[in-house]
Amino acid sequence: MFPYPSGSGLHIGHPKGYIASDIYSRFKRMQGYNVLHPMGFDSFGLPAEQYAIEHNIHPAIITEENINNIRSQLQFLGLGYDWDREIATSREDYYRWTQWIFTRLYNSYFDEDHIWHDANGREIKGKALSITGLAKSFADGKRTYSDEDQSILGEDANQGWADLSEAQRQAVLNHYRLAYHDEIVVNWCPGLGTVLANEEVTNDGKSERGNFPVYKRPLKQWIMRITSYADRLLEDLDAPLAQGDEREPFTLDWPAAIKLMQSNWIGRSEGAEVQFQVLKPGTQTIHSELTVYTTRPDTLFGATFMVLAPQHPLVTQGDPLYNVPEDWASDIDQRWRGDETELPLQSALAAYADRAAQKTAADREEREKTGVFSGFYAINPVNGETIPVFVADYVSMDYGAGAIMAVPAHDERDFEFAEKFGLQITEVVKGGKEGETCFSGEGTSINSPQGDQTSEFSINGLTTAEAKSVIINKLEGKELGKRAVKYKLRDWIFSRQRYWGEPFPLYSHPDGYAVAIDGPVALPEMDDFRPETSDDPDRPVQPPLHRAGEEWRTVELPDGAIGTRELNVMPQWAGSCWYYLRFIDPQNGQAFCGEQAEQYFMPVDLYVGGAEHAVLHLLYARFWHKVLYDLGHVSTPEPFKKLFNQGMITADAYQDERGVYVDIRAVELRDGEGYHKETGNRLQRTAGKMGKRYKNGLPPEEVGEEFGVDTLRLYEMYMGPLEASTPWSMEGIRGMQRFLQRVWRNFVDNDGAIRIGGEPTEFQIKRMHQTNLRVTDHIEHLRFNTAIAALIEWNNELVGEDCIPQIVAETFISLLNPLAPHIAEELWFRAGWGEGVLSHKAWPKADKAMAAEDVITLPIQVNGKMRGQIDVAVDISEEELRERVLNMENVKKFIPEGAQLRRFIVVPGRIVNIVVG
RNA sequence: GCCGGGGUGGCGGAAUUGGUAGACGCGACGGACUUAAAAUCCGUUGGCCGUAUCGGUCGUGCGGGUUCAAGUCCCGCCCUCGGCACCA
Repeated sequence: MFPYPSGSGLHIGHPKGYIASDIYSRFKRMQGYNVLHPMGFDSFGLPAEQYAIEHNIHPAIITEENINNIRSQLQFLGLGYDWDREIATSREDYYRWTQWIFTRLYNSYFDEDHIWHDANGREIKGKALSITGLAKSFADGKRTYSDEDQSILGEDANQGWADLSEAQRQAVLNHYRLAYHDEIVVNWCPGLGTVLANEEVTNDGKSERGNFPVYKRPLKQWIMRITSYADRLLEDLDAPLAQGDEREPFTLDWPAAIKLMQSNWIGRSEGAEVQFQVLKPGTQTIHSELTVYTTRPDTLFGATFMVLAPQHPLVTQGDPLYNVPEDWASDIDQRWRGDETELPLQSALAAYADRAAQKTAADREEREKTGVFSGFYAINPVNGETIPVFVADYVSMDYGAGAIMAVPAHDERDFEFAEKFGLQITEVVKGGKEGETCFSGEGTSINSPQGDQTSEFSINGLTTAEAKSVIINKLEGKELGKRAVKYKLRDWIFSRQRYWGEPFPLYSHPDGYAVAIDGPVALPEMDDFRPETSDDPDRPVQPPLHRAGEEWRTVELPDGAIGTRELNVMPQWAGSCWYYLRFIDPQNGQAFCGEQAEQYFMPVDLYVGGAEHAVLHLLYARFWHKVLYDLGHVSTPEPFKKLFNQGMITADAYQDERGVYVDIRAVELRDGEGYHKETGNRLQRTAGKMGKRYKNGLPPEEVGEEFGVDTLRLYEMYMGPLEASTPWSMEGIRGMQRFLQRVWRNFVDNDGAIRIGGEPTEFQIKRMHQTNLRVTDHIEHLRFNTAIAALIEWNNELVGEDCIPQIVAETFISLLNPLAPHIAEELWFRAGWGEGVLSHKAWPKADKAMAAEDVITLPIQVNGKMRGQIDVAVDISEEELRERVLNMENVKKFIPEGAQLRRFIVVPGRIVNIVVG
């Protein structure tokens, strides 16, 4: 997953996933695969723009600066990307294709009745088809207007397609398009001057960025009809996925937890829609019909009241359906008046709806049931009983029908409400534990009418599953209800009122409909790119692009009318929905991606990134990919074959007595407690994310320069399982540095030459034991040596001899399963290099006994740094050793002209330690 | 509340998926070298007990169970991290 180019650059927590994919891609390359391992930048969007505003530099400039900075950080880390393929979502040659894909979506609709088969013979329900085809079938009379079409057309619904105005036709088509225009209630943040997605709003109703208040407000927005794909997005998480006739089908190899999160997010549920008749107050005549959705139609006999959402049209003043009696009936239970006991019915409902709208997420968390009687009664369709209709905010307008049938005996929420408002509780399912007041599980149906009272809906004795099915069939037979499937997934609001994003390739016709154009729309250069922010939630919305100048904003349309440009821009997600495709063919000026190249590389074999994108990015990208697949632009139904979520690197943060975060570099550790290096004060420690605002992240360069980049890379891989979050430790990294120094001494001789291949020397075997390689026998050693030789040979060819330590380090990761089993599994076993080469249990320790004639190798340290090694007989005299060592090229090199030899120490059998100065 | 992942030494974490628990690293302690320190190298390092270079015993959040054998499987709790959250 590519990063967004933040102004503060990368810290040591960021590269974990990049290092992992780098190692893996190098390894696959060594095995002869043609590996595409690219990198780019998600450079449009709010973070980059806010940074630009704060630093008062134009985003077009600051974004490229930040990209340069991060690119050099990545290069410093020795990450082997193909930089010729670098992309950035904010560059015109990239986002013109984002716009192009948008236009595909705009010009398509989802035909849910279209049944087709993929190359694997799997039946798929629903497909994106061309909107012109839809218009044609209206024109040809092959398709008639749906109920919704008719309500859009109103009085003209009896007119043929040809007799409709263009605006009317477009209004009908808009309501089919995968990218459509509609007025909906959004999270409006005047402080940022933009609409925000739900997940960009915090629990207490503030914006995640900047902490400004967020208001609900109806706005006309571009919306993606992702809900059309709900079923396919769900199914394909586990289905065998065809990729043409010639290649094997694949299934998604994703963490189960992520699949589950996606599945929960889509939130499919099966049940029934049931119609209840609502009575005219004070009479027995039918006033209107109320549809509810339930997953438990088997509990209909226990439905003793109904609940409407506070925004339900039946109780919303000004709505055509509004129909609330003016005042309370005299015999009403006082509890039913809710908290507005003094107000007449209509005002009480309005007051309740107002208060419900003001509630924050924190208020809702209290879950105290509140509500007001609506004045209406309804008739339960299965037993004809008259039941009261309430308004309560535990029912929300945006799910199902915004109304429910309440079954207090078998639903916890309904039960609480019934208790508080004194409503009847009728048990209709048996199976709960003794004494359980509200059983919501499955069991056996009871208490359907019997004997003289018996009803055709009676389901006594049936299991829940049987009862559901029987009731639904009967309801369908009498046209009182029907089987229905609902999703929690909402359509995706796609407009942002900002400057730094992809402009829409759309114009608005003066007659009030949108016109799409093929061809790029460049983001206009504007000195003043700031959004119009305010404290006033009701101020008219003016995206910055309205200041872009007449020339940009208007154009003559094909019919001669003057169109005005769409002034919103796309959200940050847009660019990241398809970037993996552009990596395949980044310089293509004719298409978003060449067809052959696409077929060669897709699907993405391994996609490494953080779990924070578990739902949104991955769901949006899958959605776009499926549309492109339906339209024949890509060859696979899913973009990412294997997904891996690397864990975070966490770090302790320290706060002083004022609660201000103290830079990690100014913290001194003593006995596990943090103290300020300068003031000496003890600091408050909290564990958590590494980040700029906690001042506990270090730039990779700082660590890399001190310990070596190999050490940094290897340490990050060594910290724990790649998928786990583990804390950074400045002490821990030392161990890895020592380990690499031992490795280095083992393979690089006195004069910097590499000693590999052939028979291992006794020294090497010994050294391997010491470096904890602990290779058990000769054969294994040879295999190891061959691997090293191949690695170095390959490495020299590609990047020159300078990178040897890095490649050695990587080899070690793949070899040392006891050190990094997670990596070993990926790199070693999967590579087919053989299994069980290194046993991970109880290797013999190095043999310490040595004969007098044994040759040993002594490492040589000059002023604390390892500078080479020397092979000597165990019984060499100190004098002779001293002479030989001081005459070594590698040692002389590090003794400055005229420097005095301060110390020459030999630790017998271990090391030569020289101090000069 | 619901769903999912976890609880193993002073710390990060291993344990071939039911087969010698504590690999590897950090830290700590002891030793070599040094006037000294740093660095390096060597050794020890779960608790308790003993007749102490060896032996016993207890030990993987808590309580039960299955098994020749349980960190691993089953049942019931507790804690913690992540996701969703009145979704009918």
